[in-house]
Amino acid sequence: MPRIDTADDELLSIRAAELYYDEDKTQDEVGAILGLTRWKVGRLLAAARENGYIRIEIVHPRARKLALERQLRERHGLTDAVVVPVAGARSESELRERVAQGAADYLAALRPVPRMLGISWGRTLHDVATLLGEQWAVGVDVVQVNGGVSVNQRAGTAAATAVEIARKASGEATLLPSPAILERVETKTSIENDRTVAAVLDEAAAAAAYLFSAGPATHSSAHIQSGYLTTGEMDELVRRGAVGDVWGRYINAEGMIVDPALDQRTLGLGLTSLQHASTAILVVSGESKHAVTRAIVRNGLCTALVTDEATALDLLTDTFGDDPDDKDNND
Amino acid sequence: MPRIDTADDELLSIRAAELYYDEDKTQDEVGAILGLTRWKVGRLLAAARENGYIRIEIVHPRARKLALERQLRERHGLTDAVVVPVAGARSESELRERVAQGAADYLAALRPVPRMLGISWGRTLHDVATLLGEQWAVGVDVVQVNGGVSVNQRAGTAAATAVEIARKASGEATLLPSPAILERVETKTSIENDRTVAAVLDEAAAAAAYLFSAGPATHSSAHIQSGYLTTGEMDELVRRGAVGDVWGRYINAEGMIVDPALDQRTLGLGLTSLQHASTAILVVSGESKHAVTRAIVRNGLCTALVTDEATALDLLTDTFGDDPDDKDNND
DNA sequence: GCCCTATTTGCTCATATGAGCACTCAGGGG
DNA sequence: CCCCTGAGTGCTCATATGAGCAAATAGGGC
Repeated sequence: MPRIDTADDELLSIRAAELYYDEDKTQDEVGAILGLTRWKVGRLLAAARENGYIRIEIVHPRARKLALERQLRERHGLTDAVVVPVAGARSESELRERVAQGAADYLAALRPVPRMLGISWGRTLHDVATLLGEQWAVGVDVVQVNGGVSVNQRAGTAAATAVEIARKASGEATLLPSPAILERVETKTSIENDRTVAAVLDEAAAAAAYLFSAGPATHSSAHIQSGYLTTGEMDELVRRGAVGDVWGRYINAEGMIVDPALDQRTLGLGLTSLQHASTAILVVSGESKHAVTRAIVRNGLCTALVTDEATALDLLTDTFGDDPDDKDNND
Repeated sequence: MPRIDTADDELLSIRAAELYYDEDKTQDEVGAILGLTRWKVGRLLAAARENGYIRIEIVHPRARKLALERQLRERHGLTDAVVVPVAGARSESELRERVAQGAADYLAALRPVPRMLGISWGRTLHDVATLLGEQWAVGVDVVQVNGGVSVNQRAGTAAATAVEIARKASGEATLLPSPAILERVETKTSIENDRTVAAVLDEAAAAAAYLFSAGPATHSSAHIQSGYLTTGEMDELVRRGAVGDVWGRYINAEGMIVDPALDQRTLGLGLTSLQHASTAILVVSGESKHAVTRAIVRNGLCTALVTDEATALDLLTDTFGDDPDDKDNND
């Protein structure tokens, strides 16, 4: 192969990088090949890295994007963030599993270990329950914070999620025996005031930590599939600015309840519990949930976030949501 | 951020890699964070690399794929190969320019410098001419090896290519004043025997090196655009096994002339000149030319290849084209 | 033409890293 | 029950690398 002897340092730095990184040569050897001293080679390589020509990627489903995590913590005031890569994920569900795995790892490593964990339900949380290791903790009790699915074939999933998380931590699961959304406010109020239900809600309100996901305001919402909402009602919610739901409560981009009447018929803890929680872990993945994630994170409805790279980037790229005089975002 | 303390070494190696490669920590620091000795960290990183979890990529339009180049040389007996990355190329023409740049760099670095360079014509070679630096060599004469385009608005491109390459090397350009394909054999023979034309062909046959591209056997061929062939004739060539043309001569996958009668009407050097050349540099890019490239490379019609990553991979992935008892192809 | 300055180059030295080796320890067979 | 084996661990030492500094060099103003 003919030697390349260009005066151009940039090109030379690429040639050096090829030999150093791709061919595993030492800087000395690279120097011998290109006719340079080994110090010059070192400087060329430094320049190549400086210019961003060298990309090092960790390809593993359980890899994390620490730089994005740091930016999320700094720019959105989060206590913790876990960001998993999208590269190589072939489907939405594969991505969801990666995120769920990240959440399971995070939960198992969470200190102090919460005595009581409040959880919602959904496919994401169900995955988290499945992926949690046996004995991920010892003596963690679990309580549901909102009404469960009970109308269609997915009935039981909500309960199973809570039970499995508790079982794997040798703790007790407390279920909330109620629909998610009632047809009439009166029904909701009377259930809420029922002694057993009220006791569960009291327990939930006292939880040391919350683990929850969010739903999109689209026709694929679990609330529509479960029959709690019609597609028409969903369209109306969207028209009024809804971006998604948290604990069954539909919010707009400002994190405010979109439809107070509907919210009155929704059973479970209110969002103020989330706002005041010392540990509120949001687990969310997929493009359809970018908007609702933004609403949650930007309005302080979570203290920790477990998500995918694309969602993290979405949170970081929009400018108008941050303080204009915020810190610079280059790491 | 909570510490992760898994027994699983694989996961641990990913955590270590994140801190070492993404966060620029030393192995010592990584060890302190993960609660490991620095030797353990070194071993975990080695394992991560071993397992292919660390991908290092050089992102630059002029970067080269040395590993692929080596495999091409070894498996196809080439003297030289230049492979440029496709990553980041947004169009066929951008890719063609990258390859042309690679060819220009290669040509400028070629030793010994050929006294006489035989060239064909086409968009790719025109790009090479444009991208060659002024004074890329001194005293290199250029000669056309096959009849030029002269029918449509691209008239003059072929001549311009030769002239520019020669000018930038302070050499003379010798043009072949003739159409590429004649209607009747008799016309072709008489032109060929014309004193001036014969002299050019003699010069071309004596060239120290050839620089050429190839065309696909499709309706987008330059021969159709220039009016030398009709789409019907092309379809017939394809039916008879044509994969593309070299110097205006259509060949099949075995590198044989598809239509001897047509070939008789094609003016310029024959492919035997290419076969016996000590330096024959093929410059080719794009998916439409994979088949013809394969035919050329597998049948010894070039000694050096300048191409893109995708074409190189195409040449390397088909199994039945190589000696079954060839060397192993892991690098 | 000369000198002054800014940049580049070659070096010394401290540090980071990988190879190789001795040691430990768990588990299984005699 | 004890020894034996083999994986895994911690270490020593040689090598590779980056920081910092002095010498050289280029370029520009006077």
